[in-house]
Amino acid sequence: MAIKDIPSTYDPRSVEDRWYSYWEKSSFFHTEVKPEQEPFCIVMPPPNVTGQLHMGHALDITLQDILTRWRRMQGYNTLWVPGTDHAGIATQAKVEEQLAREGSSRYELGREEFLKRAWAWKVQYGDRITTQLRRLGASCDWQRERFTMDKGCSEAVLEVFIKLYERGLIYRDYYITNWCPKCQTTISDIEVEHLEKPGHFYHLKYPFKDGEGFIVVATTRPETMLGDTAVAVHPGDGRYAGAVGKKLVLPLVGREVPVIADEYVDPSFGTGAVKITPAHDPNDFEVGHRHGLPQVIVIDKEGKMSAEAGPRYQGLERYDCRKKIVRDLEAGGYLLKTEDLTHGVGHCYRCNTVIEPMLSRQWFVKMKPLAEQAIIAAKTADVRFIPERFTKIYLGWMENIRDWCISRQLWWGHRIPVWYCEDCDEMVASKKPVSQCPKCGGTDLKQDPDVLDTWFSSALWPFSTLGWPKQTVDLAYYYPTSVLVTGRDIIFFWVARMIFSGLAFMSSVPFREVFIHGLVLDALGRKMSKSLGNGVDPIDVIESYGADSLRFMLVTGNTPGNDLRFNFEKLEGARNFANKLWNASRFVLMNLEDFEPGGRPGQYTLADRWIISRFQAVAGDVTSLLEAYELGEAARVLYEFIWNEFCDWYIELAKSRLYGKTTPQDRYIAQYVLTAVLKGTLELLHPFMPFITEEIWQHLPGRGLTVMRASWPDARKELVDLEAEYEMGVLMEVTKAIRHVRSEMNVPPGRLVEALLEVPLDMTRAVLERGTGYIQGLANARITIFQALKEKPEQAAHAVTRGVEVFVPLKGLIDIEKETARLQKELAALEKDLARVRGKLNNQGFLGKAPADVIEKERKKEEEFSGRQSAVRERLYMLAGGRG
RNA sequence: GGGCGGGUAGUUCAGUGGGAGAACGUCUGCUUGACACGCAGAAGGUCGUAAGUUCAAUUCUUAUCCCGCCCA
Repeated sequence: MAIKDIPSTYDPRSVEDRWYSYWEKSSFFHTEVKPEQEPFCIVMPPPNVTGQLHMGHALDITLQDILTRWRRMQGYNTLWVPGTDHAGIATQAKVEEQLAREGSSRYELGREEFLKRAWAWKVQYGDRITTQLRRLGASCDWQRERFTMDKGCSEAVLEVFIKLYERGLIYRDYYITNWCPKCQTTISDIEVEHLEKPGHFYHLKYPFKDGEGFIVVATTRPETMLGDTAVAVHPGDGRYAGAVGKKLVLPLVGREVPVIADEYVDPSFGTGAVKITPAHDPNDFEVGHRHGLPQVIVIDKEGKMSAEAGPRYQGLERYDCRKKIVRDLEAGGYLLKTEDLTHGVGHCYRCNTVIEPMLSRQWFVKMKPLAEQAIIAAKTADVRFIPERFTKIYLGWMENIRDWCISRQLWWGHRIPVWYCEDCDEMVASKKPVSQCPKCGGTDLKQDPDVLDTWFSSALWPFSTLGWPKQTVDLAYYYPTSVLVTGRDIIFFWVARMIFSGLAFMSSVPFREVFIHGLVLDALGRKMSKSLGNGVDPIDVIESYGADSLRFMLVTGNTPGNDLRFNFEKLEGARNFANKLWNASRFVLMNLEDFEPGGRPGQYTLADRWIISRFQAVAGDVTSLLEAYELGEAARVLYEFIWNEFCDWYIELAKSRLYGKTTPQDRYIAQYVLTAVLKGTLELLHPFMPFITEEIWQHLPGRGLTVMRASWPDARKELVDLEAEYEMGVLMEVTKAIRHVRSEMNVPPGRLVEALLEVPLDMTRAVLERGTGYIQGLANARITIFQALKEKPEQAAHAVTRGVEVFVPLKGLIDIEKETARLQKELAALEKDLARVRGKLNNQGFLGKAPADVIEKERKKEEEFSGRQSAVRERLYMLAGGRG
């Protein structure tokens, strides 16, 4: 592209797809085991295969891509394994919706046909999410893409199930679990969301069987009384001491139930007497177990009342039944009172339906033995959470862990590899279909109809994707992986389960570090959700602002583990930054026509030494910030360097050397430094904004195949030049001071002004004499330097900084009153600063205990402030009519 | 009820035991040969409240209020 054709506004659309396909076609994301090289490996949290990208993914992927691109440039053998998750409940629900629209259902289709449909669905939508990941710029190794239900992952699931079964860590039992009447499956405890909902607290009268009197129980779910099998009180509760052991008659039902004593009851809550429904409440289930109570199931899988509920209620939907029960109780004189009560109600995290705790036979993983090692791993920092506070959250959960219900009443997923003999009830766990009962020899065997929790297969992801259960070279080389990057919302679901699975099957944690990020909220700080309709589609954003802008926006102004708000102002800021970089590069390229990159450039100017030195600091800072996972800070450092130093000062100073009258050597040096610093900066920025950096980098001299394989710029100590930084600091301050008075005095930008600088110190004066040209160019001023001004100009604006007094004579433009007011304000500020500094320096405690360098710093401040103070005072005196 | 996070400029957020920062917004002035998605300048904050530790606290400790999240 000819230079003049570079548009002055960066257009990401014409750039991004082109580079991504170039990278992918060139296999730049792909890597192989190289034993002599140090590995860096991340496994991607697999998005739902039939889902689409949301902002949470965009953040997650961006963070991983930054780490991946950075480590790759640093020379690690870097592997980022992508993949997708079969997402049992979500995918099945979608396929069922489709069937419903066709007037069919999975039952009508049958299991086999249904699975065919589900696979077809997966094929149809499976590449949508991966296409979207590509648009974000994810530099993962697509040649190793995996799916939780592919052959290898399924093999891993079988292996793990059988092993755990053999070790006695998987069992089948009747237990109370969380049933979702909409999804028609059990879900695990952590898949239940507890939401505070307004409800009622019904006080019910349960009469004694013999004799007079009654006990009052309070409940929020009166319909469950149909399944009550006891009333419990606290053993130490004097109010009910005589009642324990007696029988009550269940209203409306007529069943006799005992009064029992159990520690579980909180005597201070409600009436201190609790109705016990073992089949429909987890706590009651435990109580029932302790007391050998019968379990009466009164609600069925549809959420309707069962036959056990009695003919009057059978078939009623649970909430309709509640209304009817309340009416009936009231009519019978059993309802004493109704209070309003806000209480936590369990909801299905997938479909938001109210969960029905229900007794059923399910498969469980025995967690205690597995959790032990997982606890030790975190306590010994074998696996380290970033930020550290998430260790506590993880440990709190692991230490109070309950057995994991892993069976799901779904068809889409890994089917439980257990066969039951129809003849003798024998149960066989096997990787292969079982056709003959090993116990009785019978041939009538049926496989368990249920599938495993989706998280059962995700728990194996870090090693199943690397080839396990085969002992592959990938596994030996890349496992344990380097870091896991994921949202804080799935620490329990996924992170914890990967850790104990890794320890159980690989004898090692699956990753050394866990980098946790927060959630992406909307502009008002609310969670993005379908029901609120406040979600922002990352693909829409990419189309109008570009992936680089989206990535940059997601990563800046955010700290590890904290939530971040999405708003378009921030996005515009990121786009403007991309455009700024684009135009700075455009400027450089426009001036390179005659540039033949060659040998050492010769003598650097002060500005050259300064920007080169600053670049070393930036390279060092960005690297150490990335090492500390402070990605937002690293991005900020680059932003400020590019905008406030490279563009605002260095490019401005370079202009005269490129356009103006200068020697060819000087022009060459300016070109050389511009390209070198720009190139290095692009390399540092590449992990954050991969597309624009590649686009520009490819136009620069000395480019290679791709910036993504360029070597990471290291901070070179020998190029740090503190003297140049100091000198530039002085020149910049004086320039700013002149600009300030110009602006205050309303001098038109085009008008050249005089500036007289009084600089008593020889050293500082030398700096200014060398840098006169810089100031003149940048402040549009003609500079004269004096050691001591014999006569200070009266009609002049005044400023003082860094031991330099600046006078800008402006005959006729000076409003003495205005100038006096301005200086007085400055004086007041200086006096305040001085008072604070002197307060410290007069404090014996400070002098005695503060470190020497701090005291020295305060002394320096005192010197600077008092110098400026007397200069301003003197100036004020003069303006008031005194002579200088 | 327990735990965690947050409360800093008008807004959104960084940051720090020793002179309060950015972006956006606001105000002033600019068609300055890269960029108006820009340039130059400016205004704006008792760093939630109260105690404590310290020579020194916005930063550390404790209490407290408000907001959010997680768990029970």
